[in-house]
Amino acid sequence: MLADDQQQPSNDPAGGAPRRRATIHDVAKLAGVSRQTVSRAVNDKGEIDPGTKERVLEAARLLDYRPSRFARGLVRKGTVTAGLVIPDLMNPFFPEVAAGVLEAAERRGWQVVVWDSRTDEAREREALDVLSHQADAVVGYFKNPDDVLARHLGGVPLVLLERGPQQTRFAAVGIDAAAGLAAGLAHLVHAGHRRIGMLDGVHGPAPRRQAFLAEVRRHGLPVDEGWIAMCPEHSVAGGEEGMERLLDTRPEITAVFGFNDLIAVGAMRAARRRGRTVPGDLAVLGFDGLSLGELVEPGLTTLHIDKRQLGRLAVEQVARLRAGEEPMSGADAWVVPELVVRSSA
Amino acid sequence: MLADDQQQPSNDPAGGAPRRRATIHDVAKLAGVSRQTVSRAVNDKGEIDPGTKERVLEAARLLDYRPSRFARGLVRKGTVTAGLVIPDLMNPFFPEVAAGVLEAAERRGWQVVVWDSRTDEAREREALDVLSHQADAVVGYFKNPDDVLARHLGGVPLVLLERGPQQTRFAAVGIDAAAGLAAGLAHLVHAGHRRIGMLDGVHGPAPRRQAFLAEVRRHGLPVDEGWIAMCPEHSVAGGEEGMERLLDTRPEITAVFGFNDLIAVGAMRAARRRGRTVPGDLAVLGFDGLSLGELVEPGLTTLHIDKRQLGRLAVEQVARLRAGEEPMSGADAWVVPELVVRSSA
DNA sequence: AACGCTCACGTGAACGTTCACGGACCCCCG
DNA sequence: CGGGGGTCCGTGAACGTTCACGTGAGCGTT
Repeated sequence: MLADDQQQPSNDPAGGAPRRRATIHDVAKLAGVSRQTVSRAVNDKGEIDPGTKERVLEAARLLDYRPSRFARGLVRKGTVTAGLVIPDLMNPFFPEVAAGVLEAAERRGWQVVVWDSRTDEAREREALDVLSHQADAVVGYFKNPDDVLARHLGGVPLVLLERGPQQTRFAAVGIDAAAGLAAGLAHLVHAGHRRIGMLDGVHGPAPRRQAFLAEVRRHGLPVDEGWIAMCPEHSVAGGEEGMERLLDTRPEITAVFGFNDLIAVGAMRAARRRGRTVPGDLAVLGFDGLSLGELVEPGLTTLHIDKRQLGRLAVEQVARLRAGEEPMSGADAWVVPELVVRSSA
Repeated sequence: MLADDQQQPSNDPAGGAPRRRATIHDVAKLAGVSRQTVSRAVNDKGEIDPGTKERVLEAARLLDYRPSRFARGLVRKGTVTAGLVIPDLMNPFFPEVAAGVLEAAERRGWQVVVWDSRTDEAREREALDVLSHQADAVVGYFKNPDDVLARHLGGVPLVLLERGPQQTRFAAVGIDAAAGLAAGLAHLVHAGHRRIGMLDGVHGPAPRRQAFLAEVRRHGLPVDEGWIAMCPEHSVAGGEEGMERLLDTRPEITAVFGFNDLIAVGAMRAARRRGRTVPGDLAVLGFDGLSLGELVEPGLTTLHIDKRQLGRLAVEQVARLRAGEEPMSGADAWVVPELVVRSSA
């Protein structure tokens, strides 16, 4: 029984054939039964004599037989595979989103194949080229514009993460940056800050920057391009580097909003290295709510978002698309950040 | 061209049939050509008139046709899918291993379906039940014993992460805990510590505990079960909680080794909360080398391991298994930790 | 005019399963 | 002895592609 033939790489006892995978036919022949009986044995359905079943199973083991998932999938419908494209696994934000996707997918009996695009547009396209053939739907983060995505998608449904619905013709789930920054800026302003900079992470009029600018103006604070430094890196190092520049161009700032928590942490470190205390000389506000934020000194005040929920929502969007329903839009597809006040601001 | 029919959920213009997916036949019929011509068009091979190609593509678009990956996989060999089972996506350690797996898999043209077992043995088995049908090989972390794994594996090759080769009959890649702890303990002893505790993460004689005990004894230091506290949680909170207990039972310790960096960080926090300074009153040594360790205050001295490399190695093991070669063993399949000295010890 | 070549396209077969049948056999009961 | 019912097993067909051919039209060459 339960032979310890595991991991023995070689079947092929005669040392002959060039190693073709055994099929159900081979097993049937060896066991002296029909395909159907083999099928009954390996899928243990009823209608089979325990004796023959054992014989068949033994034969299968001997030949190292494993049913072809393709042949099986062809006749049995219902195996759903979703593709997930993640830009940066080193940023703790994304694994948590992925966890939400995985959780929701598993609950539906779907499987998820994951691609790491490393925020590279070419790699995004490669991922899509593969997934468009192998997946029934794709969800992920993409920098490529809609039409490029569509071209590499070949008709598979796509759910965009992080983009507001109005900015894309695809289904999407996103973050209500406006609501988040309203709360965040209110907090800073209430604490007396009037010269607030930003460490942005993406070029152009992206939601977080837009929301930041809107809130800054709403409070009547001074602002122009000089108050915003770019951090292409989206990491602690990137944040440090951006903060250095920001302190050079606008040394008068008393508070800074980071595109994400990693950048915000970097900002704190750079500021302290330049002799500024946090939050005394400089208040720092993050965005994401990584658990890292409460480990760091001082604790990072941040706009916490429910990343797992984001992932779950994305899967639900996929489900709607597949069912032919209208995808959620507006508030239903948005997760709103919650201000978590710690020591940094 | 490039119609903006994307994301339009409905084909089925007559409002009739109960939504069967269009096949290559349907497209052929609509375009008035044969299957083969459709195939030529969608895979853009040669031997087709540009005019008919356009007609076929248009028909395909109309019917929302996408080739069945099963039918295709059945006839075209060569699509390899690996399963990856991860215990805890919230621990930054594992995403980094996953990144290595993804990287190596992509380089080989494989795809990876990921499962989150949440360190639950039942969920591990569920993952295997699915992956044994859908994947050509599995790599991952498992708590289940070998025979259980084999039973749920149904013959698919398995590569174990984190287990030393001698402890399993499967192929494996792992960490040379002995070498790591030799360096780590030497560092602590050199700094004058003689009463060293451990915050362990797994029950029983696991490699890290064994290596710890061996080194402690080699240096002639006192030790017994009381010097080791369990942290079932493998998180910062788990480390805090374990440290509390350890300080209760062995208040005389001057240094502590944490099963991983998360636990070690928890230990630092708990110790400081109890009024001990780090590293003054208590030195803390971690294991993993998370980037989080340099963000925390004081910086965590730790045994850094190349997690990406670990993932890459695992994929290479899979490749060997599939090729019928002997898997690597011993040093080739081990990654050895490197002591990174920061402030905590 | 016969030949050959290229181009565009179609035809059976194969890939490896499962599903819906149908048939053989045995046992028991009237 | 005839049937009724159960258990076990086998036989086409179907799933949706691609591959290896085959075919006919068109065109140029000798």
